[in-house]
Amino acid sequence: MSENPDTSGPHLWLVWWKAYHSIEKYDRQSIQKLGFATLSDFAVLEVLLHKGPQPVNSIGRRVLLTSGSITAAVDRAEAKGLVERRSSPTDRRVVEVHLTEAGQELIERAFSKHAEALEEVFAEFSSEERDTLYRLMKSVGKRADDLNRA
Amino acid sequence: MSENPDTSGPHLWLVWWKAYHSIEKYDRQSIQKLGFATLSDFAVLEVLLHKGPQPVNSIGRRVLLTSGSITAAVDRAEAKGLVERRSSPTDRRVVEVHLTEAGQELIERAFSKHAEALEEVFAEFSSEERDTLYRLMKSVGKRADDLNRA
DNA sequence: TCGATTAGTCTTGATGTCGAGAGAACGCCG
DNA sequence: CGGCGTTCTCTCGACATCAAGACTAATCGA
Repeated sequence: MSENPDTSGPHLWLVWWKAYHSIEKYDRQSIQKLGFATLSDFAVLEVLLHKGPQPVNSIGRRVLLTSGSITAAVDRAEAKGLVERRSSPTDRRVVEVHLTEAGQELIERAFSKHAEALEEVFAEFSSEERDTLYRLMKSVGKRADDLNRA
Repeated sequence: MSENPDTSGPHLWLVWWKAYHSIEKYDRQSIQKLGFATLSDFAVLEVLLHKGPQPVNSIGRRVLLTSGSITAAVDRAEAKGLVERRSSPTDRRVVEVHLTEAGQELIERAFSKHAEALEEVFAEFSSEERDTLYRLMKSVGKRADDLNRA
């Protein structure tokens, strides 16, 4: 048993990747139990809940989906009566996506349950550990963004 | 400016998710520069390089793809002459996927370049920080796996 | 004011992956 | 030795996403 694990770039990324997928699986299951077919459908509603009515592209940037995908997701949500499209009063090119009352109610309840589930994942960590993890991940994320821009 | 960031479960997961996608984008670009169409194609060859010849399902478990996806990826690699299928001598159900010499040479060179690229992402971290990040991520991953099994 | 550029949305076609199921082979147990 | 559940691969249909292009509207410069 070596005390020092392999912390090379590729291996750190592997661990990151593996844990990510484990959490994501848990995440997806939690969301499906709440009645959503796909992660994107939940994500769109959540953005609308926390950030207010948004144009299509703006939602897409936040959840890392293209406008085409958002169009489809909004179509699905609209078919269920959870959101509605309203053309912006100030810019007629943009379509603002609004939560309906039903949608608002649904996503509020779902998000709170989902938040509890996610809390479970990190439940064993002290607040120091949370802070450290947060700081390190944030830093790596920024670094990767910089590299992507370069 | 608060000194303590929001380290709730949902927010930690959000940071994890965002940084993951930043790295993944960088990862994908690096791999595409090396001439691979998709991440899966690279991943399959990499598994074969580091773990030796493998049956289809075994590859799939390692890279988190279903057997159907691996079949397709192996088809692509086989068409390029990078791998070949050999039926197992001991179990006639299984098809062992082997690297060809061309494939071996290609993935060795590609992996080493790719490893350098990934090293860049974590280049700013001290070895203590690497260890910490490694330990925390590993722990969360295990926790999520446990929750998935439960 | 007019023309060109930019921004925003939607449509369409392609693609990689998944999920379920079929078919073959294995191995255990009675 | 014979049956039965299991394991393995592949096929096929469905699907969410993406990428590129079309179309409309706004903006900015001349």
